[in-house]
Amino acid sequence: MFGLVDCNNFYASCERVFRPDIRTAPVGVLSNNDGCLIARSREIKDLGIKMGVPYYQIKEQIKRYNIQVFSSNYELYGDMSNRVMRLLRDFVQDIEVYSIDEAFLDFHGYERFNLKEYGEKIVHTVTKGTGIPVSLGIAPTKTLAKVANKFAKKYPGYKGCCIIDTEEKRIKALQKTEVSDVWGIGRQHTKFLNKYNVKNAYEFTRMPKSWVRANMTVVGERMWEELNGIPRIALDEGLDMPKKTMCTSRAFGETISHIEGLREAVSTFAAMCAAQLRKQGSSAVSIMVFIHTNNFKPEEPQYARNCILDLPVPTSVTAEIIKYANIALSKIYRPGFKFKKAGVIITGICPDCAIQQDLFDTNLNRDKHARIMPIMDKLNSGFNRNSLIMAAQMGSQKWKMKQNHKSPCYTTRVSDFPVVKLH
DNA sequence: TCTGGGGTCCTAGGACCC
DNA sequence: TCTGGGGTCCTAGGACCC
Repeated sequence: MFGLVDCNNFYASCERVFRPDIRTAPVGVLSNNDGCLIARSREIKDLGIKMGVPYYQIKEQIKRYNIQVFSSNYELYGDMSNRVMRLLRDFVQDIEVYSIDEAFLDFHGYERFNLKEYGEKIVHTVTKGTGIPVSLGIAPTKTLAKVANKFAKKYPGYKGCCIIDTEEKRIKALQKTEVSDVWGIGRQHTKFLNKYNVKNAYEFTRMPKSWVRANMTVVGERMWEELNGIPRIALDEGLDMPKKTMCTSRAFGETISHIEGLREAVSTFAAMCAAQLRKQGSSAVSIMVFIHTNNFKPEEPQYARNCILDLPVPTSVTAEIIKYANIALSKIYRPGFKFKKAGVIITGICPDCAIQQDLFDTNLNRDKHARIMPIMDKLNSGFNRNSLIMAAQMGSQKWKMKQNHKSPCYTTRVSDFPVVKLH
């Protein structure tokens, strides 16, 4: 059996942990730049306010219902996530951290356990130990565990833990699950399936396997089998799985027209990618830079380009990656536009141990720089993020995000923790 | 005024190998 | 006259996930 633990309204719940005063108030969290609503507490969902709506469109409701809004604080959410995962590891040996707020548990070998009881204990312990309410779904496959989790969340009667362990329960659950709610079925497949009158997950499992395979590739076939109770997706503990691509991009707080401002942003994104590369012991083989204007304003002149460069020799040296990112930027920059967003994508990555050297390499300083990097990373670790940056990253900082409602990093920055006055 | 960010997997087709 | 069979690697684009 597999378990899926999912934190309820994760970001909103994180904001509540250190704010008992808003525990029963509607709480919402905004995307970067305070753009869209990306997390909602139960109360907001009940008001019918949709996921992903632009902030400015709901300002009136925020006032009317006294909704507490926060800018996203990923440092806080990341740390709270670690706490949840750590507690889960006390209950099962094999866990797959699937996302910031989800983890799969492997109950292989727990046949003698009463999994329903054990599951309730997990839910209770994590909720109590972190302040983050969680739900658990248990079933013979990961896809079914996802289904079970939705029921655990929806119906309080399950006490946070729903288990699909009989054929009757499986069929009933699938009949009550819309096909669009199945893990792996997105908008396109939903549209396609609805065309053939496949509305719920059970109907999907009754379609011929060959038809699914022919129309939805092996991915669809895998989901079909998983829903039919045949495990096809193994637990992935994600040990030492280096990333195959990385991206750092942001929409700017203010639009930028001059290349200097873009250089500053692109250099910062490049430096962030470089640090990430070093963290996983990899180097960039090729790099892409993109810039574009605000496509939500079609009345303004639009411009969007990207440029991919192959590096002469793969590297993770910040200065070098910044250099090539800026070369790419110069190739695509055009004056006369108001740029709203830029990004750096490392499109090709290779492990440091497999770098192909260049006989005619002109950068004779790479080794020297490479020795500096660990020192820079060390200085920037822990509480000292950004204590040492490249000069190219400095300037007007016009690109910096709007974050007007950010909460303190309660658990990771001493200086952020509010002083409690005792009377 | 105002609209997020970061990933993975699969397929088809081209180029190439022996 | 006539021209095989079996592979790999790479990339762009699509679909999906949180």
